[in-house]
Amino acid sequence: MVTVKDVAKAAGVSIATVSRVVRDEANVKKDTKDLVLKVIRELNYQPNALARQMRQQSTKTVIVIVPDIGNSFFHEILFGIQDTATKYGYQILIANMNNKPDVETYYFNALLQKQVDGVISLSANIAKSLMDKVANAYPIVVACQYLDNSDMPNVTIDNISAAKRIVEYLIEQGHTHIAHLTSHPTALLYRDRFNGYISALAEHGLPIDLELVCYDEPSIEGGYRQMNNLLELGKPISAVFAAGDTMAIGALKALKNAGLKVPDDFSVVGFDDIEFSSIFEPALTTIRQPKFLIGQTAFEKLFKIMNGAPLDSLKDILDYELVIRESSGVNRHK
Amino acid sequence: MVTVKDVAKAAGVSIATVSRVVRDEANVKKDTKDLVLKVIRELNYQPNALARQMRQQSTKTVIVIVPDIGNSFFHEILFGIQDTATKYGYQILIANMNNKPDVETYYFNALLQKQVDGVISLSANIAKSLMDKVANAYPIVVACQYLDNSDMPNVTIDNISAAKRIVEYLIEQGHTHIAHLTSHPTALLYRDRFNGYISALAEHGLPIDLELVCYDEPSIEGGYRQMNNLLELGKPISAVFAAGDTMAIGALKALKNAGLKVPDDFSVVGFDDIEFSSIFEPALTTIRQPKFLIGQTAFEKLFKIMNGAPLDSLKDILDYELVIRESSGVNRHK
DNA sequence: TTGTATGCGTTATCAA
DNA sequence: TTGATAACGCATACAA
Repeated sequence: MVTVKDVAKAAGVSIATVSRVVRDEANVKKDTKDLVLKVIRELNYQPNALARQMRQQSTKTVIVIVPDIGNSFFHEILFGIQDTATKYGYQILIANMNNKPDVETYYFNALLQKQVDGVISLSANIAKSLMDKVANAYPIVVACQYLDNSDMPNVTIDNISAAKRIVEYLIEQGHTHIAHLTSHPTALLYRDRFNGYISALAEHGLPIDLELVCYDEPSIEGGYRQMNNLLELGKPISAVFAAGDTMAIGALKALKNAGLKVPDDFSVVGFDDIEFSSIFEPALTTIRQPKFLIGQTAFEKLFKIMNGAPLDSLKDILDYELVIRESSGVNRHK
Repeated sequence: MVTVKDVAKAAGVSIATVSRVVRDEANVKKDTKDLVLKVIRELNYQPNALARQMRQQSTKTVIVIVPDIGNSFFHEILFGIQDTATKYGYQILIANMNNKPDVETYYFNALLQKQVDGVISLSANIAKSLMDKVANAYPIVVACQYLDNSDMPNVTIDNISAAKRIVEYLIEQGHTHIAHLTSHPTALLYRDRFNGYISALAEHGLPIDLELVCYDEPSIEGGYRQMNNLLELGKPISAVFAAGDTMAIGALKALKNAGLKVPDDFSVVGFDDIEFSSIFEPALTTIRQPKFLIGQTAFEKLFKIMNGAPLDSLKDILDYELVIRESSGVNRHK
């Protein structure tokens, strides 16, 4: 391995001078600089990033904890983060937890061990105690997810309001018996969407039937299973609001399987606007989260924290959008 | 930041002893060990991974260059890599190139700068000169993709044979006029699949019409566009072989749009077996690459190279599988 | 079983 | 404008 020492010797200068040239510092004579650059090229010298990082106590690297990289919802967020990080000369390290909390803990240690300068977590499943320990001492931003009573920097949309909005849209279409497919109520995220659902019904004087609220894994299979359960209830439902697009697609499959036509017989709406949702047939009506922007905002926020700059606000609430496609329509069975 | 020094002072031992305890080395008295561990807990000491890596000249980290993290084809491969890497105590750093070659170059530098111990590239778009430079001096494995005349360690399936197999399946179903949707012929991958297509036709004495071979981006849009072009040709085609599942799904959409029924009027087959292919309706007939196994094998191979162990073979050719679903069937229009 | 001392490759301080 | 040298935090050869 060729080091500053080798370059210095070959160029007949000190290692300090080599270092200055490498870092493109001022105060170095043109001739010297040219000579050193020539030698660097000749020897094919590459600065050892590890040594530099160790000396500077900074890696210019940020770890992004992704709950499940197989979920396309996270891709665009990742793009947004990466886009902004690159702009500031940072690398991102993608840590895929594969939905296992212990893995998350493992990656948090990378931070404690100074391998990264900051963390963006797209998950909030981690033990609260560890989270607090980390948050107090290290730069961290939580995006998409969030915890109860937490004062951690955060970037999300207003899930309550968005859920309420899309359920109100169904109500506007004449639906009065609307079911809700959702997931682990331990996640505040799902409780918020549930609350939005409830308050939309309540404000429009519609009856609330908790038997129409079904819980399962946030997956196609989960949505499929619960939609079938719903159908077996034999109640006069005409629409369903799924708290995630994957569950909504599962519901769509169950309905097709049962011989029901969407949106003629039944309306289905989701949440998130993942890539599949516009490709699947029928294309899904859903709430679009500004994923790229969430990523950008999260990095910008983290960057400020890492550099000790003041934050305009601890929590950023971004705008969502109701995207109406083919899976929903007016209730024709009133 | 608390370091070995702090721990040593607090425990009244030398830093060497602390280091021994941290690394769980033998030759340290039980009492001393317990004491040191107690102090470590009390001070909440975390070894600085950067310093350790620098000292050992090894990061226990492998970079995986992914052409496009938004393409679900790569997820399972990533899982396979991660699974095996974790088993050996390695971290993986996912570098998303976003289909930009310059980004790939950028990440290769991480290797040259000793930030990672090895590279798994799922892409082969990089400049051949850089690739060679890297391959000669550093541990690297290329998976899924490959270059002409290259003697780099490699893990793939036999694309020629797989393409031939799925086209032969179409021929068995009575199809005689089979089109081919493919992408950039600069990629050896696509040329191989094209060759498989040609040789299946040739061996069964079927006419070869190069007008039925269409090139476009390997995306849903690309498949959609080219399927429409094909339809406009007005030729008696009854089946199409797309060199990738995304293009196949685009073709499916174009056919539906044209009022054609799949598989009654038309058969469509793809390649790769991405997640969406089994969810889309009609579910896609395709070639399944053993993605998880490719990932595992690639890491195992890299691990051997990193440790100077001999390789059983330079190139591993894994088995593929023909997966028959709903998008293909017998030719009823003969 | 433990401690001392050196070096990993770089950056940065200070002096020249 | 340049050079000598001291850190950064750890692992390890060698000595005790």
